[in-house]
Amino acid sequence: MHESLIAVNESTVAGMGRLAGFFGFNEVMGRLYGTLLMHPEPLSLDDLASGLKISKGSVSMNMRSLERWGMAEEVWVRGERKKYYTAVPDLWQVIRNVLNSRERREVQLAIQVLSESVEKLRSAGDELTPEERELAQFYLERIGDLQAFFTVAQLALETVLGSDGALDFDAVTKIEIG
Amino acid sequence: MHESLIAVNESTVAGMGRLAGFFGFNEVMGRLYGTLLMHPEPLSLDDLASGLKISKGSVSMNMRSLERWGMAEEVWVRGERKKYYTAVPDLWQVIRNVLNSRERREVQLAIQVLSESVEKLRSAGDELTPEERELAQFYLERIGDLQAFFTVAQLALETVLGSDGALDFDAVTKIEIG
DNA sequence: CCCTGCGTTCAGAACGTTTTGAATGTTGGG
DNA sequence: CCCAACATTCAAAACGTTCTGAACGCAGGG
Repeated sequence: MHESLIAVNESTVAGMGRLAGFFGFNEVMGRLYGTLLMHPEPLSLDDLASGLKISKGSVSMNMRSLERWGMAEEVWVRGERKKYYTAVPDLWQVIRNVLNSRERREVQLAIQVLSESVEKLRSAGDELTPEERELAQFYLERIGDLQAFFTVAQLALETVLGSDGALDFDAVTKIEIG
Repeated sequence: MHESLIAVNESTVAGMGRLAGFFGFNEVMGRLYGTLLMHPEPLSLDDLASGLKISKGSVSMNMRSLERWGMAEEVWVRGERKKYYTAVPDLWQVIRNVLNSRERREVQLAIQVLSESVEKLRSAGDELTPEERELAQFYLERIGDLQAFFTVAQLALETVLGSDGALDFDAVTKIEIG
């Protein structure tokens, strides 16, 4: 095989590994994805293991993760008993999956916890000494800032997630920070 | 101290730890930031170490990270030899710092590598066998997708970074994915 | 049935990261 | 100068995560 093809393949596979790491996934997952992405035909677990020089066990576990995240799909090859996989090539779709099922919850949880904090501080008002009341006031200001932050983050997330197919950035840019 | 104040403080400190982890930082960094954020007066290294029950060494190193990232600032307290720190409370500013000096480079590098790949494949054209040429074509398609992806990511990043003070989401939403 | 080829699981090893605490600066007061 | 009070550094230990490879399970063919 021509060296340019090899070089391009390798840098893409490595790059997908980095990207996976950035999103908090195992880098091997990214390399598997990259390998599939840069291969016109589906690949078997053994192909992947030997191609990336990693153990069969690791390939098996990481491919199941890739499947669960909608980043790879099983493909049936007639007359073959092996499992074959292809990459889902639409990176935006993949990232929307991830944002939707992971970051979304995180942001919602944060917003909920902050609201509960505000509620706690409000309802504790009577029982507080003057110094404590002052601190509570300070807490409320800081928490207000955090609420503003997470609310914008949530709005941005929903906007990206709401766009199906092509991302409509007109919607994103309408968000304003109070 | 009233339990509500303690509970709110703890959940905020823990939450900032999570957030730090999400952005690929040490969670202790986030907890230090949260502790400072929820304290009206500056705190010394010893205060932080005893408050979070971690070693002085860890506090020292993590506080320097926080300083480098513009998340905390040293404060001079008259008549004191200790170092005192406060949190920079504008989370958007902090995150803009991070995006600007970290993610920005990553995206630019990715885009550069992809361009180089395209160049390699183009200039190798003559030397390729028919099969290799077909594979090169396939590579070019996939790389085109990746380029589109990273270009949108770059545009989105620049938009967020371009906003100073309040994030202008009108700009963000003008981005379109081809 | 048993055998073979394949996928999955999991305990232990390998690895990278973070924490600790003792040693080592550094600074200012006396 | 020397001492005390602090900050910093760094090697070793602790810890969490990932990888491996052997054991196991399962299915289809002979």
